Amino acid sequence: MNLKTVYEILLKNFGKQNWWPAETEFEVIVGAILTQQASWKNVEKAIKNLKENNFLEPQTIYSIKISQLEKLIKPSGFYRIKAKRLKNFVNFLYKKYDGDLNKLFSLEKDFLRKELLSVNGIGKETADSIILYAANKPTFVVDAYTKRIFNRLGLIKENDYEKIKNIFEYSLPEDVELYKEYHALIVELGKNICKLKPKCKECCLSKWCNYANGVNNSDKRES
DNA sequence: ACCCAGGTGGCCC
DNA sequence: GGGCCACATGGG
Repeated sequence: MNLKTVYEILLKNFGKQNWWPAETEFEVIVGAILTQQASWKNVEKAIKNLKENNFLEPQTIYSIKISQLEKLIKPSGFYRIKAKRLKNFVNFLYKKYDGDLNKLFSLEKDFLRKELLSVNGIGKETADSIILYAANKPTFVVDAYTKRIFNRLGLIKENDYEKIKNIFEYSLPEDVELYKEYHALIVELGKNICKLKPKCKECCLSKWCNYANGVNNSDKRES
């Protein structure tokens, strides 16, 4: 059992996810910030508010009053700090890259990551999500699900973000589409199959472990 | 009335 | 380096 095998099992059972659900690169970035510790359903409402008012571009977020931005993104939760974070990003984009995402994304991957991490409100997962899903460069996104699921599967013992990211990148071919799909599948597993609450440890996880080991994969009739 | 969600930064030691 | 805390809405 290795990380590539787990990917194939997930893909077979959940199907292709085709992430990130967004129409533009900038929408990916906004979504990545808004989804911090929030359910995607709530983020969708916030994005819809921005879209309906034609605020879903760097220029308009740059110009909008913070109080109005807060109002529009309210459903996503932590709306005051997230409004600041969106502002922080576009301020950074205008100050250093003429407000041009193409200029930012033309940076070499590691330097791009460093630049994104310098923005207050963009941490490792958000930065990697932007690099992978908006800039289309191969970087593996690690989230809370990744840590919990793969620790419990016994496939990793680390808890440090960078270490886990390195394990995935080392174990898999460097492939943007693979990285995109794998992270999406992990989230799908985390959201819909195993709630991963402590009391859920037995039922959900042992079931999936068996599943992952091929012990019991005859009960899927889909696809 | 709890618990949680596709995290992050600030502060403390 | 790690442990704790605030940040806030909507759904189960």
